[in-house]
Amino acid sequence: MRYPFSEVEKKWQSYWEENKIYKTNLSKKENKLYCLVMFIYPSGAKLHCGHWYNYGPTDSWARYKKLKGFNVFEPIGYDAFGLPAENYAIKTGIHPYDSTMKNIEDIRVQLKNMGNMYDWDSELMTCVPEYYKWNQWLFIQLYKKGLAYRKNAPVNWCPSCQTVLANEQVLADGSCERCGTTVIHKNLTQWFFKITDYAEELLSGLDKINWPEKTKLMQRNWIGKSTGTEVKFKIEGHEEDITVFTTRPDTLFGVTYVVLAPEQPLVEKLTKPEYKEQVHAYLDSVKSLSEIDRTSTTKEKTGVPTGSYAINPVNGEKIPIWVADYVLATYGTGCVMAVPGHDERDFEFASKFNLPIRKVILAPGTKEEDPLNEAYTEVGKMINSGSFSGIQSDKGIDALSDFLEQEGKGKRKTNYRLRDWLISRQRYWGTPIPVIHCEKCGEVLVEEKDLPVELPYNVEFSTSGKSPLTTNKEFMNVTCPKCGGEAQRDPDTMDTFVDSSWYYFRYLDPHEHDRMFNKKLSDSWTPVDMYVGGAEHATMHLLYSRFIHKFLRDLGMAHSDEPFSNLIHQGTITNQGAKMSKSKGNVVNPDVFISKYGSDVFRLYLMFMGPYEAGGDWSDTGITGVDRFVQRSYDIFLRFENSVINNPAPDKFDVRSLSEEEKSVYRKINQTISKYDEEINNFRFNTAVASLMELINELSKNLEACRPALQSYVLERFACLLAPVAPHLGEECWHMIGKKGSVFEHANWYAVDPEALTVDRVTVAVQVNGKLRATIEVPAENDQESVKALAFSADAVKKHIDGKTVVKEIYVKNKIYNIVVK
RNA sequence: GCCGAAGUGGCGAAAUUGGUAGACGCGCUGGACUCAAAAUCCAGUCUGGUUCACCCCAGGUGCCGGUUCGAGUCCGGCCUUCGGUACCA
Repeated sequence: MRYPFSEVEKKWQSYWEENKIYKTNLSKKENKLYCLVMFIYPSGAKLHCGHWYNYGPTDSWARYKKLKGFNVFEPIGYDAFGLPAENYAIKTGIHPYDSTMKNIEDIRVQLKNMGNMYDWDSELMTCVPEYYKWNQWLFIQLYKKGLAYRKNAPVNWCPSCQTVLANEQVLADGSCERCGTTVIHKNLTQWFFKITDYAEELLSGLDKINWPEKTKLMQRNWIGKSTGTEVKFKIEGHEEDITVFTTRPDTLFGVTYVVLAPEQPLVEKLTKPEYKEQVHAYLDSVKSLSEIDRTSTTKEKTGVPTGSYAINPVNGEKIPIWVADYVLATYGTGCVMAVPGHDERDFEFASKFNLPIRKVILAPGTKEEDPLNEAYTEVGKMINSGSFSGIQSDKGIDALSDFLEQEGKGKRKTNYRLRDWLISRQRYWGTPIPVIHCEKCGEVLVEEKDLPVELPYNVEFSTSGKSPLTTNKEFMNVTCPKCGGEAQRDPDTMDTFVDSSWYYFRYLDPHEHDRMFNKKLSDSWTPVDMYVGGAEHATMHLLYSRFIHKFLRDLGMAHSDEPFSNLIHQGTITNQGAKMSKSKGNVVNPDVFISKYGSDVFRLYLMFMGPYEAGGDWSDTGITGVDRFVQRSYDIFLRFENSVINNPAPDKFDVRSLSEEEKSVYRKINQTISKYDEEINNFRFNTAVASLMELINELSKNLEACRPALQSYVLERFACLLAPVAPHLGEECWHMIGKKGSVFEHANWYAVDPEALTVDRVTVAVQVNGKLRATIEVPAENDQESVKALAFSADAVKKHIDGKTVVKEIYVKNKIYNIVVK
């Protein structure tokens, strides 16, 4: 009989929902396990295979933990604000609120068909005032602590569309994706969160969490701590100094020019009148270049002199000041001292513009008069460096730093590559910023009692250069909370990463009215025990949420230092080599597979495809394999359900009393539990499913020859192994053998009988010079001498050692016997 | 460019501390069952050579080199593909 997946899945889904099987008792914190997937971004109308790949296997892991006795909390929600809904509105005229709500409804239906054990009472979405009110509250707290501030920052500006573009909307050649016009950078006053205040702790905290090493490494590099020295260069004919940051003060005597980033405010002041035209033309030419292009080491260096000169603080030398786009305004001071002899980029630049290249570090084994054909960036003996000549350059770093500090010409400094978090968006579909601008009082916070600042429904999307919110006068025009005079709301909205940086707290009680979240619950349920989501979030979402978590801790609202104790990245499911996304039009809709094979088969297939953290290119060949597995499993239960119902299983069997077939089955079921346990626990679903396939192969062959009590022993265990990876089938099989209720209602995990796993004979590979020549069977208890005798007596081995001298023998117990001959 | 990964049969992959490369599955080939088909079951399936066949021999984990008794695994140098690069999330 065909396994009636459709009926079975519907039946159990209703049973789960009616009996609230997955409602987590949050007041009970013993054995708590908070299992979280990155919430859903409902920009497409439907979930695609990539979503399933994230949610299905993670749910199987959570179910496995539930069977093992954990009190599991597995919530789901929607990260509902963001750019795509707004672009969709511009294109179609459908309001973002309407399209988003419709999408969420459709997605909810799909999620219910997946049959995951979500606690639906905790469902949340970010685009409703009851949620985003707390983004505004958070903003206010950050502001009060001096961690929210405004400054100028560039945006992508399309001069033709008169609008701000996201990086994604700028094509590779720097043109606007809508009209093809070259996009330029334009400065706007924007809000920032001061994440850099937490840079040091964001770095050191990484040592305390169990995250993939690669993710921690990416965050370390992103934060980019470097210790060095700030050095002041006087400017000829100016009061002001140029301050540069360098990690190599030992090369100061080799500085032959100074470079300013094009955006550095000093550029305007230092450019001599006769150089203005050239410099302005240069600044215009770099306006449209991306940072990636500018810092590319393969791109030819460009730059212009300002006509001004700086004075090298260590030798008083007069050196030219240039402007070049390979220096970024966002790192350090936006000014660098150029040492062409010992920095690759400076070498290239100096070579091109005929600036002097001076050797001040001598590479070991070279002479002072040898020409420098490329920058030497390693340690060596300092030369041409005044009184510092002769010392090793790594010692020279400290020596020069000390000297500069004593002379008041420099100061040791720790720099971070990490930049403050720009949260302003000149868009509609996001959280309004709770600030009012008053001509008299300046920027004034909205009072907490007046929150939320509700996002108005009626705005115009296609406007010229202004945030859409400015088109709603009723929203914009307010009275100043301080002076009562006429004032205006801030027209921008917040980056959606603000929403996602604290949602895991909110799940615990998403309808809480008076607080951001319930502290009592969060103290017992956070940090999140297992967080599963894409590696593409390594440096942004996963860093922002760590920052906000630490900030909330400092407010006394959270008791832990880190939000996510354990982290796993599922791989990306690509289609035709590209990440699935609606904009690329390459999404694979899972619904067709669900209606053809059922949710369990689809989930099993995703798990079986390959290593969870690798992902892969989508292909449905092979789904029939797991479909067959499900059918064969069902068949086994159909065949033996009656003998199981009438024959209760003992806790264990005496191995010696079993027949050969029984022994084989008994061993296999115990081996499978042991292997499966280890694999699922570590998110290795593919090999866990493979172990079940091996089990079903064994059972098809030998279960019939087993006594009913052993059949019973095997099948109740098998049903529990099926339940996490194929929950509907697991429930059904559990029922077929006479069990009551849901298998997930109680801890249901069986201990392994260690007796069943012991073997008395093992196979040892015999190698000659590392090449396999024979295999021999030996007792598991053996010594080298007894194995040696057998190894040397094998014909294939004799053939390869005859007439040669044995020089070495290596025995790795119960694995390899290697004979080395000459 | 920079940061982080990955590359193994016809295909998805396995091999957890360096120890028998290819578990499990797809596909394919042959067979059984059937009037026939589907479904199911059984057997075979890394490549080349030799052989009726079993065996046996040689080669083989992106490329080049190294360490080791032994390398898919460790080291150095490349190539290709993917993720991120601060306004997609």
